[in-house]
Amino acid sequence: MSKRHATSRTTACCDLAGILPPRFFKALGDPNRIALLARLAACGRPCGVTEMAACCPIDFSVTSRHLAILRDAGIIHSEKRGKEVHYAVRFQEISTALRAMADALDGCCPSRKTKAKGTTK
Amino acid sequence: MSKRHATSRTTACCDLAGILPPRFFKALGDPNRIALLARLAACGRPCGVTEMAACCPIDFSVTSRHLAILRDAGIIHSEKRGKEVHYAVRFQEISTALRAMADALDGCCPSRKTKAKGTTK
DNA sequence: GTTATACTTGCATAGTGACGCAAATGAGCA
DNA sequence: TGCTCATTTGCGTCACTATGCAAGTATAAC
Repeated sequence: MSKRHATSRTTACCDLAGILPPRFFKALGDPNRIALLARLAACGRPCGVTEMAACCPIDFSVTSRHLAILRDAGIIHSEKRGKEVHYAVRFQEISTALRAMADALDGCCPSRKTKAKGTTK
Repeated sequence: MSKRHATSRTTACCDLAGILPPRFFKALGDPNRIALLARLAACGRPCGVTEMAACCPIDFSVTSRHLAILRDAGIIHSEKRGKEVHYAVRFQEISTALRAMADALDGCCPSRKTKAKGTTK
């Protein structure tokens, strides 16, 4: 964050598309995946696919696929332990990403630009 | 901050599904919609559908539909002015929502729970 | 009233995603 | 080696979504 004048702020605004990755949002756009994520978060520890599948009314294989989609989107993280695969929520990464998006939007907001000079935080 | 002990924090975690609305994410899950949102944000002022459509390689009617989807998801806001419909980004609402999601996730994070007692904010 | 402009909606089509079942893969165990 | 458990992958089906075209609606100008 070195050069930060009017022009750079406009540029940052145009770059909004780069900060908002469709794949991330697409991964979170399914109710079952949100349910899985919530369950995984509530669990408080890495969980296997079998354990996760128990909470959803969908086929076991579908649960596995949903978890893979969430993993590919960088939302959860998988680790192989013996014959099990343990999934865990990437709390830090997601919240950082969400805050970065919020900051980017604040940086674009016309009223913010006029009122305050710097971005929030 | 009235009753906020271990149990309530666990409850907040289970409620994650309520804080992460699929429709919001679904709306942001399309590249063209992200492009439209970025364009609208870069514009810095309310824009009509015709003006927005110029930036996307899709049919005019599709642009209109995409904007409607973004509006129904609470991401943008529409206002009729004469025969034009002006769309504008709801900067404040989105960034607030994103930060709320980030906070909720932080509140669920096991390491945070152990280290710090209160939730962020 | 008629015409032009701005936008929305109906409809058909192609592409994508979610789903369940069954088979395949991989790791531990007898 | 053969067996079992945990998970992934292939495949067909159904549903939803994005898209373009054409028709419809609403508002302003003539």
